[in-house]
Amino acid sequence: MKIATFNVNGITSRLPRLLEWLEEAKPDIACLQELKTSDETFPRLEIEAAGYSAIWHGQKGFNGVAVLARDGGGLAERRRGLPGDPDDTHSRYLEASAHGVIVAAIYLPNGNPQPGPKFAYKLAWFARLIEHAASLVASSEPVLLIGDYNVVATDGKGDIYNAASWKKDALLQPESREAYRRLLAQGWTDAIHALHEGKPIYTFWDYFRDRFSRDAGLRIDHLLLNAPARARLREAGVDRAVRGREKPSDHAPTWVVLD
DNA sequence: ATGTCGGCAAAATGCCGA
Repeated sequence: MKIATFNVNGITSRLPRLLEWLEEAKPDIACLQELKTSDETFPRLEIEAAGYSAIWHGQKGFNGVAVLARDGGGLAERRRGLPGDPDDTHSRYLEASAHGVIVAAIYLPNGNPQPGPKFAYKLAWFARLIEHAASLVASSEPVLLIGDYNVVATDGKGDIYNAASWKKDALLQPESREAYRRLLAQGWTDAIHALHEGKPIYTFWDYFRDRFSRDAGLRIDHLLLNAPARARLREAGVDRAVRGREKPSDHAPTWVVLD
């Protein structure tokens, strides 16, 4: 069973790339981020025609997450939005069950510029995620928290091509990294890290300055697995070629294969 | 500071978010 996450950076303009990737990669479950479209304008018919059921939490102009399940898979929504702040209007969290597993599509706030209110929001949102994740990690069912975490875990080459040029970015700040470590410490496994530690496996390449052709990337899309999911983990990878196509997202699909 | 995108308000570009 293949489970993937893909920050599409606008599902409307990315629809050809998304449908093409679904057709060739055939993930059983795909979590999408940055839909950048309202609930009413989500391309439901096109997704269904590709063989997927979907639930989505849209927002006009930015954010937005979705869970897609191939051939239905008994897709059922469990939660939209994180608990802990009724005033939070951002569409960044969608939790569902399908194909016998629980998945959450996560779009963690970017947090730039830092310091500032956007960085404070990032850390507050992260704290709410950690609080909620504590209730999921001990599940006897496989659980996967997957998406764009907007965190580069370390300065190592496995995580970023050149940390120095991103030193002041919100993605590399000690507070962002500490929150990510606290989440992992609950008992989650970072799948790419577990199977490919130290290797430069990036998931995002900025549109600026020809970063993809230089492989000047960052690993910020993460798949976190609880123990029952970890026990079934066989492969993990990134569909890099998708980033090199016409009118691509700045992220590539990132995935795991479970038994 | 800069570079490039997607999407918005609004009708061409300028702004925001990334």
